[in-house]
Amino acid sequence: MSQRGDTTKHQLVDAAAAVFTERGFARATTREIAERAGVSEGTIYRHFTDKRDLFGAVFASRNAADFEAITALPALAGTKTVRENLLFLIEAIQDVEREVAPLRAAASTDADLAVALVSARSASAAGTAVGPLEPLTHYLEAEQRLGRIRVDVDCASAAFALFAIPFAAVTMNRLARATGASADNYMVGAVDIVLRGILMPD
Amino acid sequence: MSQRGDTTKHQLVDAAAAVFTERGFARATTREIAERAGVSEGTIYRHFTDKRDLFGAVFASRNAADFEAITALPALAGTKTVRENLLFLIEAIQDVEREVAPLRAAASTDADLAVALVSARSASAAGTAVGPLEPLTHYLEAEQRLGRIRVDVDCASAAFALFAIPFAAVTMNRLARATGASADNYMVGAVDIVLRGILMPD
Amino acid sequence: MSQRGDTTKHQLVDAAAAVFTERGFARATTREIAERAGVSEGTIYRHFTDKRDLFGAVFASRNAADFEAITALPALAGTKTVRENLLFLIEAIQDVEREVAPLRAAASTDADLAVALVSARSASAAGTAVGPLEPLTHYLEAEQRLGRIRVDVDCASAAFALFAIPFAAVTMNRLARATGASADNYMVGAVDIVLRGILMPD
Amino acid sequence: MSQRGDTTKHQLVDAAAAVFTERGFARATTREIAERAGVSEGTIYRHFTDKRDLFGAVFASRNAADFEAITALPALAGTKTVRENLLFLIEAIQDVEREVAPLRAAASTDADLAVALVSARSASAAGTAVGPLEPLTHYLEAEQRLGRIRVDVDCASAAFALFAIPFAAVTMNRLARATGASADNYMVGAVDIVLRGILMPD
DNA sequence: GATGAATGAGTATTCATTCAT
DNA sequence: TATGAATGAATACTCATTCAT
Repeated sequence: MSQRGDTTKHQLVDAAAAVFTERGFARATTREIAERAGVSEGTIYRHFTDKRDLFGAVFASRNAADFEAITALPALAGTKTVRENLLFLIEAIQDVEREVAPLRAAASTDADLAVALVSARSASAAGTAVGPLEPLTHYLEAEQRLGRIRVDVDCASAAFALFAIPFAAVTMNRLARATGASADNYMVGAVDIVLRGILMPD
Repeated sequence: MSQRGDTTKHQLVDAAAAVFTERGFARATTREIAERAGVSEGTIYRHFTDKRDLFGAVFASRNAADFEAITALPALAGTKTVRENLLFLIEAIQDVEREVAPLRAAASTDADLAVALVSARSASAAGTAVGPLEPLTHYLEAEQRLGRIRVDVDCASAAFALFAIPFAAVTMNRLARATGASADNYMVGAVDIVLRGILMPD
Repeated sequence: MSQRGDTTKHQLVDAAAAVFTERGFARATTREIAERAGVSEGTIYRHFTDKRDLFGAVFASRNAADFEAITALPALAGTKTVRENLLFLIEAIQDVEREVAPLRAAASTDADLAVALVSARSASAAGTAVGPLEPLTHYLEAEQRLGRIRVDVDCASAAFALFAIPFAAVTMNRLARATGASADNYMVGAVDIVLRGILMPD
Repeated sequence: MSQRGDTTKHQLVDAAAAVFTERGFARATTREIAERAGVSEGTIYRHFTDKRDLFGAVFASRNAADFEAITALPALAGTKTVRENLLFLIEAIQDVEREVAPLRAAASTDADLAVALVSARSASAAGTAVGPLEPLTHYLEAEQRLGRIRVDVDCASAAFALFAIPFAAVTMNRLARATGASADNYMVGAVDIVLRGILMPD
């Protein structure tokens, strides 16, 4: 693929990401995507077989870029404090979710879109939104072996309790645009409560 | 409205709930809704001003029925054990979410739909999906006063940590249809970890 | 027909006349007509076979009432002055036209509506909008025999020239709502010019 | 716009003019217009924002072409005979009216359509159907200055009397399709009567 | 590669008309 | 007679996709 085509493809993916996020899959029009990318509608079909294919490309690109921080986590075991590491992670998950959640919601509209997501997952290194759970579990297990987490803690469950916090926060904040409430105030407090349940007592 | 009209309206709301859940708002067609309700398309517009109005009715009806269990929670303070009460609650939230989450996702497609949701919220006693947080916080505060929860716990944060668990689980399980993973195995474990962080030590 | 039915029918015709005049035939809805008449939609079909039939009834009722003045004209020959009689007539034609023109425009939308009009014409004493021409011609011929109009005047042509004045004025004034111009200022002047062309020289 | 698009637009305007004339605005369907233009329905919306916009284009195109003859009239003052000039003009007005009158009737159906007409008027050089009055008045005044029309004639009223003739004739002939009567026989006679009222006596 | 005009299947909504009550 | 819920055909408009240039 030529340099120019590569750039066009990139512009299309970026434009599409914005439109899918704003409008969802069904209400995103190829016209608006093309306009924002500064190309004609026909050009979309030179780079992607159809709208779903374009969505898959968007989804893969967003996942690929963002999960890096998350997958790198297990290597941090033993450094800094567990609390510092987890708070950093929770931020990272939240960042990813903020981008991916709207796309996931967009996809939930269209059953056939699952196909695009699955192929996107295999294309990206980490996986779907469920992905963070695994590296997080591995990290906790590593800390457990290092003696910084109680031995009687089920690390998979703990990972889930932790992961649920930023996950829920993002969805809640998206709704908050309408309701006015925000979950940000409670996130750190919630993490600390989980920490008290899993850390070695002082 | 006559008996006859009342029944028809009910059938329409039920049919619409199913179609909105399956297809999202944008891809739900009035044709399919009417077909499933066993009436003609035109009949929809005798009972609702437009598709959005119908969606609002669906949303309100689903919320109204289900939030009862959740809002009744604070009264349980002091009865049974805290763990039993919370596990019961977590089930209830999960039940509500299973119905409401797809509708919420459906709504996220259409910015103007927030209007329908807001009016639906004021119509129902309890509130939107963000609603459970408040009664849950009240319950924990009551238990704190009764001495069953540590005094140094921030009940709002604890409520958030608990609420996040079924909330995340439902979304995750919806995706799991495609990925195969399920969050059900970790839910109780996750709740127990939070509990260890907030309960009075034995 | 019972007293009550007669009243209902009347209310329907009056309501329909208003709605047809405001909206034209195609955009007049049976719902609005029924609402204004204070009855249910179904009731319309108890008194008229369909919407066109109702339009025909409206058209006939408006024509019947108003053409009386016009048809009585020939009898005035020899009384007062020709100018007075004609100015009176021109007013009368304008009054009729103001009511009938919108209905005629409404009808021009629907080819099949001609049927309704024709049957309406035979029902009413006078005839359609073209009607005034004949009595006007007869009046002028009578005045001609009486020596108040030149012998070399073709009365049919003169009738047409006179009739055209209020006829055009009404249509022009209807458009004037949008344009702001009014034809009223020129009507009497126009009649006088025609009069100078047909009256016996002093 | 490309050559191809230009042609299509033209075909659409022509087809729409025919359908609007036949059926009026409300009963003209986009389907029929597209069919007659030999394009698909969707194509309409590439060239016009909606049905009203298309109507405006039709109205403007019909007015623009035809008013040329009428606006050129004042320049004829002093040439030929007044009678020849006016008979020529009356023909021209009738030609314009034959095309515009049905569109005007079509528009009277839809209040919002006045907007389209007004913008169409400003687009065309001369103005709406009320337009001919002004150039006609100017012509008569010029002839008056040249001594071919009596000094005591009010030219605006005379213009109105003359204009009313073809104006009424067109509407009458449209109805005549149903009634069988025609106004054509009386037009020249009517003009001559007005002429006798305004010309200098021999 | 890129364009944008054209397509045509699809969708929400309207409305005259029917009919059980 | 009157009602008003139900009908279903009709209609303006949208939008992903194709294809000649």
